[in-house]
Amino acid sequence: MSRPGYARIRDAVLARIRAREWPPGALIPAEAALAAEYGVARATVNRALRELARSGLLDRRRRAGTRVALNPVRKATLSIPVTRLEVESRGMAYRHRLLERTRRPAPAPLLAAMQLKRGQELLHLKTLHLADARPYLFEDRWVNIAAVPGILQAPLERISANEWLVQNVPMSAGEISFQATGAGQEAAEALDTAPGTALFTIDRTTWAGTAAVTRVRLLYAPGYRMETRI
Amino acid sequence: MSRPGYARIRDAVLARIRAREWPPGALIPAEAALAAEYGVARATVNRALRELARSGLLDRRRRAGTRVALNPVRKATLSIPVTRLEVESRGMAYRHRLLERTRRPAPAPLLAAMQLKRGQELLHLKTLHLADARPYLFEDRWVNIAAVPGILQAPLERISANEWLVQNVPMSAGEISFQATGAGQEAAEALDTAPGTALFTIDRTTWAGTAAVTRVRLLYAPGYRMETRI
DNA sequence: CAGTGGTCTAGACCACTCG
DNA sequence: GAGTGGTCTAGACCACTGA
Repeated sequence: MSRPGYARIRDAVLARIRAREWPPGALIPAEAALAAEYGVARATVNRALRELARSGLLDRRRRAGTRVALNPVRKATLSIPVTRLEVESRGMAYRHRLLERTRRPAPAPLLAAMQLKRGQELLHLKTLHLADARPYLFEDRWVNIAAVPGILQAPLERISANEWLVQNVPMSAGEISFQATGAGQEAAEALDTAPGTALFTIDRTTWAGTAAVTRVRLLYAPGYRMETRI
Repeated sequence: MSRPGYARIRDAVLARIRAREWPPGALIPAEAALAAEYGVARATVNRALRELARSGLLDRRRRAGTRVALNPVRKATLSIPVTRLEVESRGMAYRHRLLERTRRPAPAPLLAAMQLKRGQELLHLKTLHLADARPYLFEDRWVNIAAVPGILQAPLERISANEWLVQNVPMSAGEISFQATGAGQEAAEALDTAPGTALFTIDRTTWAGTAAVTRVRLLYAPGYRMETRI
């Protein structure tokens, strides 16, 4: 029932901002003043304000103090789980089918995108993920063999490349983008839909140092929604 | 140049996980042990591990200790700025056009979705956002007048409802979902594209207490990408 | 019940930057 | 120069939970 003290301070400050006691752009009291007011240590106030600043509601600068953000940027945190767990958490049975597994030199368009040397070998994988035996996600992936040689021994019929990489190259940095695309011929067939159907699409490139580990395009079956709370 | 101590500890732990000194599922040393090893206070280690846990790489439980996550969940943080600033930050000129502004009782489908009483009045707004005079985003929004009566006086031709609400109802809680939809007749016309074109779509409901403040559907022009780093 | 993480405190020094 | 937030410390108590 009882919440931590920093949460109490955080919510109290949030309430005062919502009540416009401190309107957008206003300077709020210094940490020391708030600590005295609420009868807590300055570190507790610091943690509360740090969380509000991270969520975009406050702008903090040394010496300049803490201001209510003029244009609060909403930050949504998306959890991107392994596809198998995502499917299973929706109460459906997961399977996947490895449609293609080819070892080949990097094609020209990927050289720049993945910062590869000419002729560097990649593993090209096409995987269909199924939920309750129905198409859920079509995955087109390139893996840099030099960066993760272990991928060649991975039993990709049993564990998807998605899952294998997450477990073997954890928390690497990368870029991710979301968009809507019309289904091409191949994706339409794999996902059992008509060409041109709107598909939710994720492109992701994952890096280890200066060369990319993997680049993948995920095409979700029609009706897929990615949800979160803000 | 010099990074904070907690960042040093955090990166050191991350490196040891990547090096598989602590493989997925392994128990890592207790905070006190790491504090002694690195010669810092326990609070510093706590902050480092807390950040890694929040990013999904560690599972922490009292008494049970800290384990390397078996299935690290990638968390992507999306910044969702006000549309005007998003457009301007891409170096384009922003304008918006209010296409419709109607005050009417809540239609049936919204009663449940927004937790409204029968007959409650909403403001229905349709807005086209333009970047360099080209369609950028078509917005279909419902605003709960009872929750934000000020919206009736807002100069929505000058400041978009999007921006007005962010500045006047900051940091409210809400749900947000992303999907791909095919353009309907109205959206296709507004966005100057063909019906059926794949559109990146955001649905958002924002709450203040038990009743919704606003519910909006955003349809982005073809080619829109939402990007972030993970 | 004992060991872990969760939180808090009082105090300190430092980095930054506004006036 | 001075006031702010950023960080760190040493110590403490507590809540939770596995053995």
